Amino acid sequence: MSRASIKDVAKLAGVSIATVSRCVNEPHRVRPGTRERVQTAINETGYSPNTLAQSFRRGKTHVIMVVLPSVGDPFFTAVMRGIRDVASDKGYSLLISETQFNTMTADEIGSMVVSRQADGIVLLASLSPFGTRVLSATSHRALPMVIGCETITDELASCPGVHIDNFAAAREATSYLQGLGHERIAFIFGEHKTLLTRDRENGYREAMTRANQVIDSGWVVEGRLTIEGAIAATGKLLAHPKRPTAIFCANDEMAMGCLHALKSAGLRVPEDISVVGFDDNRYAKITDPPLTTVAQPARHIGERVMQRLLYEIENGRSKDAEPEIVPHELIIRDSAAAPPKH
Amino acid sequence: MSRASIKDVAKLAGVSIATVSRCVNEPHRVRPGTRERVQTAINETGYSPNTLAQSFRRGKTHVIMVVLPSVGDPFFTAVMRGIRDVASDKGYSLLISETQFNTMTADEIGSMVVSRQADGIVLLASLSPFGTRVLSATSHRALPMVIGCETITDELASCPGVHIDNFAAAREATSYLQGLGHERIAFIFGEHKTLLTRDRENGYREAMTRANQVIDSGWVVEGRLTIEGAIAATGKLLAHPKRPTAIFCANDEMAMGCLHALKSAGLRVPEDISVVGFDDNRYAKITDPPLTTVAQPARHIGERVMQRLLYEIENGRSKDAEPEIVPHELIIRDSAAAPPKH
DNA sequence: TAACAGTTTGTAAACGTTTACAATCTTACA
DNA sequence: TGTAAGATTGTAAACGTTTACAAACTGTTA
Repeated sequence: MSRASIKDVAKLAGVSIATVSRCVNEPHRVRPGTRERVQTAINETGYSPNTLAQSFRRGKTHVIMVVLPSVGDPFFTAVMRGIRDVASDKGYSLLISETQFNTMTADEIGSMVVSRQADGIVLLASLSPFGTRVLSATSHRALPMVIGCETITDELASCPGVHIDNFAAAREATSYLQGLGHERIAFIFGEHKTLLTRDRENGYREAMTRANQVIDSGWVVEGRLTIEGAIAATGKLLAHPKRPTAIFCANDEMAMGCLHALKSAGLRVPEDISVVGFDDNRYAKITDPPLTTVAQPARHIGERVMQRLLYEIENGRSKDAEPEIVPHELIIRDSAAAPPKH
Repeated sequence: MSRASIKDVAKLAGVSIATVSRCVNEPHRVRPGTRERVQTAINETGYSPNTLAQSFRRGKTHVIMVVLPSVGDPFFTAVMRGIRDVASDKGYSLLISETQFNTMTADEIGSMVVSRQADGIVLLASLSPFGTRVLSATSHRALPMVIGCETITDELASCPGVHIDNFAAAREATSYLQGLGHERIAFIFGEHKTLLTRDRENGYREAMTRANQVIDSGWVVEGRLTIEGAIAATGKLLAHPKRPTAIFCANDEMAMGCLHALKSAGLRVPEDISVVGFDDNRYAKITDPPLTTVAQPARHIGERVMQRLLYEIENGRSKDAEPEIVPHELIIRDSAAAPPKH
């Protein structure tokens, strides 16, 4: 026996399907008497509207697609919490899709967007891998899209975004290490293709040149944003002839790997070597030692991104897409101290 | 200008819409000549089928709903990777929904299921909070559902599942500690309402009684599966007059909090006190000291769960729903050792 | 060439809603 | 009581597909 449809309710209540529809969607437009009759019919049949039919008819799915590098990264899950909170508050569900390690290709993402699986898309990843294609495929439809955490590539000048000032934040973190007395500061970056990583690296470089420090090319290594990548990177750093006295990691996940590699090598943090992370994810306060790191308001970013997306969805694409810069903060814990005097 | 529909293609190619539909869905049933003509029309118009209309017509969304306690837990994200891999391989997307901390209530989940937002549901959470309602609302439709990690409540006897033998695993971990010489072993559990937690607790209790150890009631405390919960729980344990010499945590997330609390209290692990976790999440090998823990094949569980769900979706609900037990393994690292001799 | 089988195509209904428009019913007021 | 205005309801079309069925072809065989 199949589900009750609007017809069944209409028949049972002795009204037309239009009236049933109105009872559900705009009850004030139907007389209290009939409204009651319909309501009992609804209860009796156990009717609930077929969402598929509704989506189809209204051309709206109430689904938001979230594209992010990795669901595993605690920072991104925090952002997602923010997104989810405002989304589910407004009746939207989240369709998530990982770019990294993902079998889903650019084409698939693009086609999903084009074929209207979702009402909008929030990008927490850099666009480079598939930006152009999606855009070209969908540009004439102007699907609502907002970018979070990452900065905007030029192809996409009109896409609103919300993120911290990665450049300034990285510069400050580096300056902090310099203030502690460090001169040999290394930087473990994520992946060069993302702008975010480049902004942070540029902030680091800026601080170094401002302090008249020359950066040994062996001090800047790739950590692929993963624990394993960071462990390997730290290995390289320790093997370097001019071994750095401090390591600045482009995210906390890598800082955790770095910490581990350092201790495995028999070094004490921060007595022998200092480490600074980025994100202030929820493990940062319980690493050993607790991690000095740049805090991003992850949840807040998620909320704002989603709010802006909903605004776009409801009011059409905004032309004035100035990014929203949210504040960051250097959280000083115990993983960075003055360099050892030799 | 709106998207091209099947009609536009048909007109351009000079065929009926039925032929276009066939070209897309079963090309072998249309003559090569016309097939070509239609194809060029498709290319020219940039046509791609409207997924909403398809879903509506076919009564199938190609969306799977995943219900889990917390997207933030690395163990669950690993399971989700497995789920995602086979899902996206078969053309399914994932709609995720967190139970814990979630604004989405049982009713909402139930109605979402009932209203056919998804073709099936994979449960990684215990059912108790909302099981009955969903079931009563949807039982007559028998929506495909598979449960992972958790065990099955009796209301749901026919729901297939895949999980490890939590009872045996917890018993073994406890025995391992006993073998090391521990007698005062504490247990930090998650939440009593989940069966999973109770299975693990029962395994622990079984091992203790087998070894003729009596469990002090103050040794079994709740950690809510979170870092903070575990820190608080560890505090209680340390304040206990008969302080335990080993702590067995029901998941690694809590073990990490426990480790932190122990070190904050000035204790050395494992010299002063031993810790054993559960899950072998990706941080377990880089905690300090690396965590001895029970490994679950997270990704594999995810894959199997999804495969079984797809089977149910395609072939209808199976009556013989015997759960699939996957192997666990005690991973011995450095967080547990012999108790200190006093 | 006629008849037949098989292949290819078209016609039209159906899926469950929403909604413009028309029709009917109320109510208030002259 | 009659009429107009407003409130309430019904009718029917539309959304973009898929698909059962019928119609029109094609080629083969007698």
